Amino acid sequence: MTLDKKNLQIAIGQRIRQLREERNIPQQDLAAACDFEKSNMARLEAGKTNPTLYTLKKIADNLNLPLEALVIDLL
Amino acid sequence: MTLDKKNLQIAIGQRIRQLREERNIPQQDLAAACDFEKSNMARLEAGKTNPTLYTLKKIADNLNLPLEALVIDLL
DNA sequence: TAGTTGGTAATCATTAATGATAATCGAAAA
DNA sequence: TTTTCGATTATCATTAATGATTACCAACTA
Repeated sequence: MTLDKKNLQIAIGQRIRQLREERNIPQQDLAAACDFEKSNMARLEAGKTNPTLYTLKKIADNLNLPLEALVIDLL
Repeated sequence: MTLDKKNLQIAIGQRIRQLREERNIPQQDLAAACDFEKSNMARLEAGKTNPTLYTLKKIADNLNLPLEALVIDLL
């Protein structure tokens, strides 16, 4: 269902934001490390997109986390 | 680039195929359960696409696995 | 005041994921 | 032989993720 998809997007966005803020990394710094624009990072954290595996992998790598840490207990 | 997108795609495709075959589920059955075509499941398992989080979530759900099981120790 | 920092939002172009259909193949029956 | 099953590949259309730019905001702060 569309609602499930949206909730999933919101959940992953919040998870990424939480992990980023725990490390005191600005959006723009993480974005730059992942090689995308800060505006796109904001969009992702706001749950407005359904990120691809590769996007998630880049974020995990730059947060020094295994990929599964991004999705454990996510919804 | 630190990681290779194509290798990531191949790895997730192989992982999904492995988990599906362990359960003796045909591609077309899993595809139907996830609500996409068998041809698209073949494409995904062949590592020809970079699946979205939502696509992975549907597959995990229909394999009766937590999402993280799809990505643990993946590359 | 002006300038910086961290973040948000709108928009547009490009790329790629996905939806969908059809053709094909090998193997195993029947 | 023909049929069925599981899978693969190709193709095309549609949708959405991503790339990129711009403008804006609030809170500092020199």
